[in-house]
Amino acid sequence: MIRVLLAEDQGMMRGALALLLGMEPDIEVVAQVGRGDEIVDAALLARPDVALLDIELPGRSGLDAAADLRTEAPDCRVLILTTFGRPGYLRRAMEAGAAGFLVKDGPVEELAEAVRRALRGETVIDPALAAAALSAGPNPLTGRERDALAASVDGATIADIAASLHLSESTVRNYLSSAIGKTGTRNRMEAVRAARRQGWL
Amino acid sequence: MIRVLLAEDQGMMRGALALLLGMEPDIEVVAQVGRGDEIVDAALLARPDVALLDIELPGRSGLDAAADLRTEAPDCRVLILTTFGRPGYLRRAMEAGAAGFLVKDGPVEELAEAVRRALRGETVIDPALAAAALSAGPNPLTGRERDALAASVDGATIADIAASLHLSESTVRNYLSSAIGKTGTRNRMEAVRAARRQGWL
DNA sequence: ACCTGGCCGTGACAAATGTCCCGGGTGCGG
DNA sequence: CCGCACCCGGGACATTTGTCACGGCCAGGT
Repeated sequence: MIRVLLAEDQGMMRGALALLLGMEPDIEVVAQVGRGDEIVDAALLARPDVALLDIELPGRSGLDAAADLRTEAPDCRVLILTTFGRPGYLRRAMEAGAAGFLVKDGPVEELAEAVRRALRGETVIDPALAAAALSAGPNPLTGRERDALAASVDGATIADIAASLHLSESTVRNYLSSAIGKTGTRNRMEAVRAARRQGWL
Repeated sequence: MIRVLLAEDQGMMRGALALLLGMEPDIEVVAQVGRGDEIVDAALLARPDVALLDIELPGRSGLDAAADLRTEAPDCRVLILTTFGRPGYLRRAMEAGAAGFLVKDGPVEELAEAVRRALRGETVIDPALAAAALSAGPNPLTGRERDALAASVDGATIADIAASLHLSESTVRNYLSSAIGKTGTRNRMEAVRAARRQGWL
């Protein structure tokens, strides 16, 4: 029996996937969590063979948790399952040592098969997505540029961002201007969207 | 057998829900679509008893489709199934004649039971959500204010919005300023987020 | 030792944005 | 008929935002 941990925030999705995987004769869902900061604890307790992680979770990113599992539970293979096939997400997933990357589009049949292939040591990635990730190149934003962009979601003003990062307003403006230039956009909002689409957030 | 139509854009979610509902002895999924503009056609063809619709779909909103089903297929009960329990969504769903409103959190067990209750003529709504929708009051934005806000997502400039709405830049600024005032926010971005959270978009 | 690149800041400037006036037109209900 | 709300626009103004040029600090590699 393949022991699977499931991390997904939407209750209905989580329950549905658990039932689906449980119907497979060789698969057993041994843990379910709805928050990113519960993943490592649950994995240490349930000792799964495969961890199926969403990226955008409350509390902690699934990507961060994946990196931790690499050291805390080295014999657990990690599959990333996410809504958005963003190049930067795929790149970060691979760097975090994930064994595969699935998008929530695509048929359900993929899922159980991906779990089996991950356990066999194969790497499972959508080829088109891999090409996009490669052609997009790495994240050109520096750490602070990323911070400033991330802090500017949901309409924060320059003063807000400066306060939350403990920086001068001038500095924040410089970082944002630089980020706008690197993303080839015209203002903060476009830069945020562009960076998100690439998975650079 | 209860005949169900399923409209949901995420392939994995759609497939999982279809399999789940299909396992119920008294439920049969007779149609699945991934786009909003295919709902009415599919319903006329498959004659479902219950239509389970996501709101945010490519091509057409599930709420718009629900309103059409009211006249095109009057004996088909509509259940809205959505990620976000936004008060405005619930309000619009009720106005479109929906028989129920489910959020994708919450356990899977709710789902089949909601389908049965809808068919029995009951209205199925989360009480807490209903209270929030009532206390929030109706949408205070005028049509044009909504248009201007909606056109200002993803970082369009005033000039872009004016062009896309065939208006003067002054007019657009006035609408946006008014929308910012009504939402109690400080700028476009915050106004957009506030309006979205309320389901006013 | 030198150069590079990230980090942090300043000052000045143009452009975009938000606010507050004002005007006119329309349609709807009292 | 009148008031009212929505629609559309203009002008003036303060504020915010984005850009550019310039400094300094520090760590890294050559």
